[in-house]
Amino acid sequence: MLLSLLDGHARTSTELSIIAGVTPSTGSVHLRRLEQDRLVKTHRQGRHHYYGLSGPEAARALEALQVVAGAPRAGFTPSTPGPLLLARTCYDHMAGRLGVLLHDRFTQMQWMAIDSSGGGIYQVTSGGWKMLAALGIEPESLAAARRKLAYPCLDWSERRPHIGGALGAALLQAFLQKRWIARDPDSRAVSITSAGKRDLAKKFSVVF
Amino acid sequence: MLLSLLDGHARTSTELSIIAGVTPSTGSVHLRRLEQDRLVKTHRQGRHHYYGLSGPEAARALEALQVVAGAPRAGFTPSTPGPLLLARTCYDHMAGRLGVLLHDRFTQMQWMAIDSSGGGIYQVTSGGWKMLAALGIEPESLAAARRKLAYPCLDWSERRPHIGGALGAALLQAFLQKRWIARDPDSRAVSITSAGKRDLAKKFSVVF
DNA sequence: TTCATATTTTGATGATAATCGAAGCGTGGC
DNA sequence: GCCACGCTTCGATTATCATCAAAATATGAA
Repeated sequence: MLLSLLDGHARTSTELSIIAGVTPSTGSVHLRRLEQDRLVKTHRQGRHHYYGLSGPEAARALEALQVVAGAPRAGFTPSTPGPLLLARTCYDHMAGRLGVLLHDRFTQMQWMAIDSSGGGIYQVTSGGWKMLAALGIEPESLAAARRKLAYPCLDWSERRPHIGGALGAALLQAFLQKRWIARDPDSRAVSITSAGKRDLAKKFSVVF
Repeated sequence: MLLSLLDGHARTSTELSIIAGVTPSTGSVHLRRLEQDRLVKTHRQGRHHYYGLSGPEAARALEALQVVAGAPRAGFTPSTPGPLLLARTCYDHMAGRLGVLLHDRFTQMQWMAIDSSGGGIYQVTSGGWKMLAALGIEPESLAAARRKLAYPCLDWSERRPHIGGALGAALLQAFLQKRWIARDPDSRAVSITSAGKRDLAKKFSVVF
């Protein structure tokens, strides 16, 4: 249930029960417990009860657990890259190979830099804002969000950080809106469109 | 058991059983399971079996879980700072208020900077090496270790990163050797000596 | 109002896991 | 060679947990 919620979509109690392979009554018990322990938040809309991760801390703990859970035996190289490894969502931003490459490009081009006051957060540079404006992302919209602007979020498959926070979320939305990427309706996987391949290579030197 | 191992010290099976409040036979079963799932590593020395965390991934997952587990209810400010909050060890490096302030100072003074190739690791600058040399830490000794040089490690009490990796471990050793800090034998807590208070203020502008 | 749908609660059952004492197995000391 | 010690394995007991069907609750639709 929790892993399925990592994509940022809230789901109803019955949906999550089906995903977990249990009856709704069983699922309901589990979700109540998860809510008590502040791992999920519920949002009631009519007769539907939507469950979503409580916040980035929960998402981070899950990803950290996946790192230890999925660690291959020593000296064993990983399997063939599936669509999930190429690009997927993590909570509300991009992860996988695409997410990590974007993170690298952003730091390499000095579009963002680690905040000198500590806290492990990134600040966007003036050059970065210029580039973001070209994508239709304005400083105001990011500053309005009551959350960290950007921070490195550890990627469980790449084992390297991708961009989390308000910036990461805005980039995901922008990419979706430009139809560079498309969500898989049934999973966290994200596919890169042909337009996406073309423009990502041009703007970010990211080739797929 | 796992939390007690976060200080980086390996412990014997019976020690861990006592900590957990169970008989050695019960503890042994748990430790075997933890070993199977690659959360702990064992090191056999004669008739003593020492158990320690398997690596930084396990430590990171534990700290991430503590963040969600210990998250106070919304709008509630934390309790009085105990010795653990002031300074403690995390795996094999310093954490708590001291660890976080050091991290801030290192980035602020540009003694280390985020590696532009990505990976969320820090590189030590030439100015940083000069400062480290004054502490008796040489580049060779850090490069020899087969581990990441330095990376931001999330602190569960401060919720901000401190310095992990080979650099973090070397700093802890150097501070201990200079008797700036002293280990509490029974916990992860670390106390700051009067000499430490004086020299830390002088060298790092860190006042306690 | 009445019915259908989504969800939770309750209560009973069965599966699973934790626990401990006793016994077995290495290792070090004498 | 013998014993003491630390640790693990085994077997049996007990507690706990997950699970589901049925009933209850709540919402929306007809």
